[in-house]
Amino acid sequence: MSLHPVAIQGRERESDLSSVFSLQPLERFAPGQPVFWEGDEARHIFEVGDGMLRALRMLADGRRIIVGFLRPGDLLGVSLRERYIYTVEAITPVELRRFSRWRFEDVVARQPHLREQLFSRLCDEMTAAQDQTVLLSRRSADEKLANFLLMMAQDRHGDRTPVIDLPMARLDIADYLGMTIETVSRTITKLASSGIIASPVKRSIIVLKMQALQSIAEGDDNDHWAAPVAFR
Amino acid sequence: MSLHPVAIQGRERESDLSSVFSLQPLERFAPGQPVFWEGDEARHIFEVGDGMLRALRMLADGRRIIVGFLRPGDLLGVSLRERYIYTVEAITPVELRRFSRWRFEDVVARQPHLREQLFSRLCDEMTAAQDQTVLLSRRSADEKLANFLLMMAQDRHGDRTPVIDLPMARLDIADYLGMTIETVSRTITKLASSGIIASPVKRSIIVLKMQALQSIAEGDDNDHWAAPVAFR
DNA sequence: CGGATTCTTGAGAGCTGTCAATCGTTGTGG
DNA sequence: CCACAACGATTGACAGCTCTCAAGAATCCG
Repeated sequence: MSLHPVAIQGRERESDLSSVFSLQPLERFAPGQPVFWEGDEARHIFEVGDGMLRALRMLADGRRIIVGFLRPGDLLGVSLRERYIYTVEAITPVELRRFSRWRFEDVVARQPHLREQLFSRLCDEMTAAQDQTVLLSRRSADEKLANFLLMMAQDRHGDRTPVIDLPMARLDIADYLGMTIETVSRTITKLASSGIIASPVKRSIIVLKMQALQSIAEGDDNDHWAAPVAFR
Repeated sequence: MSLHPVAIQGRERESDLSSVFSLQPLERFAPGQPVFWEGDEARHIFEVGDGMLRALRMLADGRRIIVGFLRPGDLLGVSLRERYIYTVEAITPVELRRFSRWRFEDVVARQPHLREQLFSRLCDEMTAAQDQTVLLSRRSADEKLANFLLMMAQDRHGDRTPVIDLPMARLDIADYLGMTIETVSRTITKLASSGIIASPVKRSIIVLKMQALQSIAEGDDNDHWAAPVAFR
């Protein structure tokens, strides 16, 4: 007579979603390499161990829309349907663990707390999708980019670091924000020459004036641009 | 020894998510009336019985972003979190059925097929959110509006009627597509004077050339605008 | 080192936003 | 029933932002 299923279920018991994947072999993907394609039969779920990936959809005429960037701890293919609804490609070298979808569903179905976690993940993904909608809607290039930088500045605990890792190309940022690479480039230059950010190293950015960046992100198109490039 | 839980669970058994709501009293909302606000504690789930509603989020500076329109059969508040992530307001007179969230979760937890349905609904909502992202991203006013009309032309079985009911105001359309009411108005006028659509009655539109509308929706900025207003 | 790729910068055009006036509908009160 | 106010929709003129096209700079990689 056990009140604690953990005691009798043995290996069935998993403390959280991540541990479901923990025994799976590590798979490596090189930059640019696809993990799966939009429209593929959704046979597997993946957990990102290391690296960064992009999720994207293509329009008929070839326009590319990036619907999200994936980081360690994120799950790929959670929105379980017959087929994947977007393509996922590695940006940096990536390490993934794979789990077959039917086994995953089986494991999750047996364990209420895993169901809850999965449900919660799906809600997160929903919220993220909606946040991107809000980000794209009626906002200037300045606002979009500021919001993007703030988003990338968040580590996985939600804390904000001033040092931002930007492994993706300008084209990825552009296709995520719904603008052109030229405008992305110009906007970054503008932020840098205003002293709000600095980019000492390629593919990395440091936020010098977080407050100003937040103001821009929220659409306060007032000052903040006031040049701290003084004495020149 | 029953292989058919339905036989022994009695009233616990529900054939689908809708039937969970079917015994709840009908609540009516007048146009403009809010059902709940973004940030409210998420105490209830709703099913739309009749009418149309808008789901919206507000930015700090007052800009309004409509993240979706809701029609009969849709559920409100499926993305169960502590608090509602958007405000929902009636556009037309609306009839809803309400279910308390904790009872809903209880009922759903007991019945695997309801869990599946709920999960599926959430996936749908996720997909819809992402579709809106795609809709907003790097597309012209013409494309956006054509896509919007095609979306509203879909009935609940996914079939396409040429007669489109548009109970929402221009401002709602504009805030959904990320444009201004002026541009929405101009674009509709342009479509009408090209003979692609007609608007015999206020708040209703008829698609005269579905093929042309689809071409515009996909970004074929070629012809299609060629005036069939011939003989003038 | 040289070619390829990515990023930056510039000039000009086009689309959409802004501001403003007019039109049409709805609803209210005399 | 009509006049008028209030509101939403349409249309116009103009400006500004972002896109397009193009060239040059920087970086990557063999």
